[in-house]
Amino acid sequence: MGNVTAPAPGQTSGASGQSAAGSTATGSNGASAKNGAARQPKAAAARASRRRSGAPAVSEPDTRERILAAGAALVGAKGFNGSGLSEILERAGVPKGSFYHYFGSKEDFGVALIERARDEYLDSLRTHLSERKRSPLSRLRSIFEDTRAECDRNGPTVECIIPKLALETATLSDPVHAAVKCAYQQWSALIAQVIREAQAAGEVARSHDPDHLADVLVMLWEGAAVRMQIDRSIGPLDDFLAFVFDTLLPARR
Amino acid sequence: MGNVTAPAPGQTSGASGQSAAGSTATGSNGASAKNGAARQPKAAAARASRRRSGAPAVSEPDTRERILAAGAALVGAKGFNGSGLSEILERAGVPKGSFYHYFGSKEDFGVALIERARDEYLDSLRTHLSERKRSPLSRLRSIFEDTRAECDRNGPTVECIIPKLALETATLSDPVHAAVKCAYQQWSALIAQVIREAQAAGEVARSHDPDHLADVLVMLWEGAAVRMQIDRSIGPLDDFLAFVFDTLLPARR
DNA sequence: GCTCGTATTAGACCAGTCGTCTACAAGTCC
DNA sequence: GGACTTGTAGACGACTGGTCTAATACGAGC
Repeated sequence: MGNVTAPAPGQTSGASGQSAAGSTATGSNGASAKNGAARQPKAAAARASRRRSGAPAVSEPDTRERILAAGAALVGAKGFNGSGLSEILERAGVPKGSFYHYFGSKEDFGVALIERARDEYLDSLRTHLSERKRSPLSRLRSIFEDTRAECDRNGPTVECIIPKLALETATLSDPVHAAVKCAYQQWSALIAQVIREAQAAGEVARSHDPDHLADVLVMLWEGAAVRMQIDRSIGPLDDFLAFVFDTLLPARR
Repeated sequence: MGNVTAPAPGQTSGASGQSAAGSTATGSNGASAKNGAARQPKAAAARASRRRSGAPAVSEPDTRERILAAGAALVGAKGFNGSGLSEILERAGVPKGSFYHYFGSKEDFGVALIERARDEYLDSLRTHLSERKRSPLSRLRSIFEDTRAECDRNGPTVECIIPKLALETATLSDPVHAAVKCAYQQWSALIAQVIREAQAAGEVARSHDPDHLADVLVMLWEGAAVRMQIDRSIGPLDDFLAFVFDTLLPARR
C-alpha cells in the first residue's frame, strides 16, 4: 500500500479482481487459493440480454432483489463480516445454490449492496430536489428531514449501510471502495447544486463556497448518523438540523 | 435537543454480560450458548493484586499490551469481525493459548481495545488542553491539527478504531456500546469546556451554546474521519479545519 | 531434590465460514 | 419429443473462527 491514487470513480460493478486479502500471513498458511481467473455470475449477462430483447422475464421474479433486501437488513444490523451468507439466504428464503447464480462472490454481493443503497438514496434525493414548487433551501431541508423521519420510524440502529460497509471493507476491497467513493461524490455534487440554487435565490449567504459547504454538510450528516448509532437515538440528527438550518445557513450578512 | 442524557459514563470494563447476539435468528440455530455465568480472565485479579503489593512483576512483561497493540493495528485495518484472533496473536508473537489468560472473550478484548484507544486519546487531549500558555481557541485548534498530522504520518487508512468498532459492534454488543458511548461523552465534554473558555476569552461568539457546538464539532470531525477513509486522503480533515476555524468559529458578531 | 500451586501455553475442538459441485425443474427452440 | 439454457436445490469440502481442556514452565517451601 502506501499509494493513494484515485481510480476513476465511475466504473464500479463488474469483475471482482480479488484484491489483497490474505497476503499478510507471516507464517504458515501462505497460498490458499487455486483460482486465478475471475469468476462471473452467469446471470448478469443473461439479465442484460433479456432486458435488451424485451422479454417478459417470467422467471427470476425477485430472487436477486430478495437476497439484496435481506442482505441489506442483516448487514445493517451485524456488519458485513458479521453476516454469513447462510443467514442472509435463510432470511431471503433462497437456497445457497442460487446465490452464486446471481453474484460472483460475497465481495461482489457487497458491491451490489452498496450500489443498490446508493441508487435508492440518490433517486429519492433527486426526486426531492426536482420539486420545483418549493424553494431550494426548503428542498434541501426536506432531504434531511425525510431521512430523519425514516430513521425515527425504523429505529436508530438501521439505516446507512454505506458508511458501515465503507469503514468495514473499504480498506480491503477495492471494488467496494470504488462504489462507496462514487456514491459520496454524487451525493456531494447534488447537495452543492441545491446550495447554488439557494444562493441564487438569496436564501444562503454567497460567502460560502457551494462545493466546500456541500462537503461539510455531508460530513456533518455522516457524523450525525454515526453518532445516532452510538447514542441509539435520533437526537444527533436533530442537532444536525438545528445547527445547519438555524445557525449555519441563515448567516444573513 | 431532546434527549442525550448521560447514564453514568464511568463503569464499562469488567464482566461481559453476553448481550443479545443471535436472538434474531428466524429459523434453526436459536440458542447457541451454554454458558450462563460470566467468565473472567484469570489474569486480571492477579495483575491487580500484584500491582497492589508492589511486586516487580518480572513475568508478564507486556504480553497483554502486545496483544492490544497488534489488535488495534489489525482491527483498524480489517475491522473487528474481519480480524481473527489467530492473526492478531501471530503478529503479537503470542501463542494462541495465552489469549484467554488475558481476556475473557473476543468481545472483552474489543472493549479493552476501545478503552485503550479512548484513554490514549483523551489523555493526549487533556495534555493539549491544559497548556495554559496558549489561548483556548489555539489549544482547541491544536487538538485537531495534531490528529491531522498523525493521520498524515500514518496514512489515512489507519486511526480511529473507535467509530469503526462503534459501527461494527455497537449494534450487537452492549459492553462495547457502553465503552464507545462513554468515550464520546467525555470527548464532547472536554471540547465543550474549551469552548467555554474560548468564549470567556472572547475568541468565540457567545451566541453558540458550548455543549451543542461541541457536539457539532465532534460529529463533523467524525464525519471527516469517515470521509478520510473513503477518499483515502486527509483532504476532509483539512476541510474540517478550514471550515471550523476560518468560517464557523470566528463569527465575529 | 522433591512437591505443590500458580502463570502460561499447546493444541484439540466443533460450529460456522465461503465457495463448489452435481442433480434436478422449468422454460425455449429445433 | 429432445437438446438447450436458466434457475433452484442442497449436500459437500477445505478451511478458519473463537473457545476450552490438558499439560507445561516456573518459583516457593520443606
